[in-house]
Amino acid sequence: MFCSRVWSMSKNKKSSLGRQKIPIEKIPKKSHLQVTFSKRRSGLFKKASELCTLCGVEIAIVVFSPADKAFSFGHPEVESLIDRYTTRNPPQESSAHHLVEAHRNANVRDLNMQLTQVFNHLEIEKKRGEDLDHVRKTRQRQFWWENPVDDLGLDELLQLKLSIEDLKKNTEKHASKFMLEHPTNISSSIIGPNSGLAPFGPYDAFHNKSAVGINIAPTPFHHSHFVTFRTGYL
Amino acid sequence: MFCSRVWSMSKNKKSSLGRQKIPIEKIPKKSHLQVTFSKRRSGLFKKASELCTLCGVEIAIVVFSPADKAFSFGHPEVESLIDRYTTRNPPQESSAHHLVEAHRNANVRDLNMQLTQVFNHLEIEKKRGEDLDHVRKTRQRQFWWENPVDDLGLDELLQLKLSIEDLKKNTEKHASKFMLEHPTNISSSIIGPNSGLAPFGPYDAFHNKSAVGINIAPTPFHHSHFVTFRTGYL
DNA sequence: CAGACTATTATTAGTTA
DNA sequence: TTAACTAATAATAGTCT
Repeated sequence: MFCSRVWSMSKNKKSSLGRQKIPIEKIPKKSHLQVTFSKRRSGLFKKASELCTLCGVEIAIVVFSPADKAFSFGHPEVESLIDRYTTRNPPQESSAHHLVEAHRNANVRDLNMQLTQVFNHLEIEKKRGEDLDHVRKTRQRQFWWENPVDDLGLDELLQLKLSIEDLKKNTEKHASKFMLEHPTNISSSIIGPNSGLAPFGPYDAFHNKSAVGINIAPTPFHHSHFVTFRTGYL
Repeated sequence: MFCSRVWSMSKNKKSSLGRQKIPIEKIPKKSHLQVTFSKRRSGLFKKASELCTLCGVEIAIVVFSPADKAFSFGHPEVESLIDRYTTRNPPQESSAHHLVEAHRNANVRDLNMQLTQVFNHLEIEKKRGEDLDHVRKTRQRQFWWENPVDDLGLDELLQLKLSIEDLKKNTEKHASKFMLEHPTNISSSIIGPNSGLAPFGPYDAFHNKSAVGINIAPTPFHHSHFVTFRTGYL
């Protein structure tokens, strides 16, 4: 110790100037700043821990480094202390926290709006569904004669017969009128006998429960056809 | 200054022993502890502020005194720093805050669940509506002959006429068969002439575009009736 | 209580390794 | 990077106002 000091002295070169006073302002040199940050940060935490032990108090410290990295000291725990602090100081919401809150609330508002809209849409669709259903049911009630003829009662069959007869008459009348108004060769060729119209195909409406009407298969339409008779209430 | 020092010296009584080393352990004497707490607390905050200035970092300190009073240091603000810290360390939620969070999240979850359920319900209703709509449209396409007779073309009218004739025949056949199988006085009274059945009422199907069918008003049913004729594609 | 003082200890800037 | 060293500065225990 003595020797080294003598050696140091003999070289006329102090090994260190020792601690120099520095102004309390931002350190410009990055590497230097980094060192100072490390040293003083640990010093700060040491002071804090000493204070904790000496006075039996609870301390939480959070430091965000220049590189935005978080260092924390906490006795007993940073979280619980922060909790205690924030619950005691609830009104002071600021900046970031406020933004987060606003964002979250916005999300909740969004969800609520979506929910409302979807609910409305649902109501509309439901209404529509009910309407269509109602129409369908009404038709079923109103147009009972749409069911297979087998299902019709005597009264209904009678009614049907009369309707058919009347309709036949009027259809013929209408057809004649139409012919008179549109006298073309095409029409005559179709209307005339053996005009290519096949007779009605086989049908099974009277004995086939599943059929809705009378199945006929006329050739001119290149399709099989249904004919159903309906009588409904006004 | 000189005088005081001399005076002090002259009294042969050092005014102070100067700083004494103390063990880092809880200070037993309360008044003493209180003083140390104040001094060291301010010292800690001073160190923190120096660190802030020197290194351009952000620091938050919260201290709970032995009397559970909160002292805080923050640059720039305690709240925002705490926010930054907690949002970056989300998993460690505790006590009151945790409960609040849980409650809020539960609400959001609830909303989401409701939304999902309502969406599903909507889909179902929509599907149902579309199905019913489709049925309706299909009927319209398939049973074009449900339209007013005026709208039918010549081919269609011809088809209709044939269908009617055929149906009439078969209806009569069926009615006879039914009568033979169910020979009751009621039947005969209804079937016979002047059985109370009024003739078909006036109808306007051939000239009334808005009418869907042929409007007849037979008395036995105490209702007006529709009869429509349909021929559809299979 | 809070400040001032002082003697001492603690911290740390600058350096070296 | 981190650590050790040194000398200077900073903090503070005990004391007094």
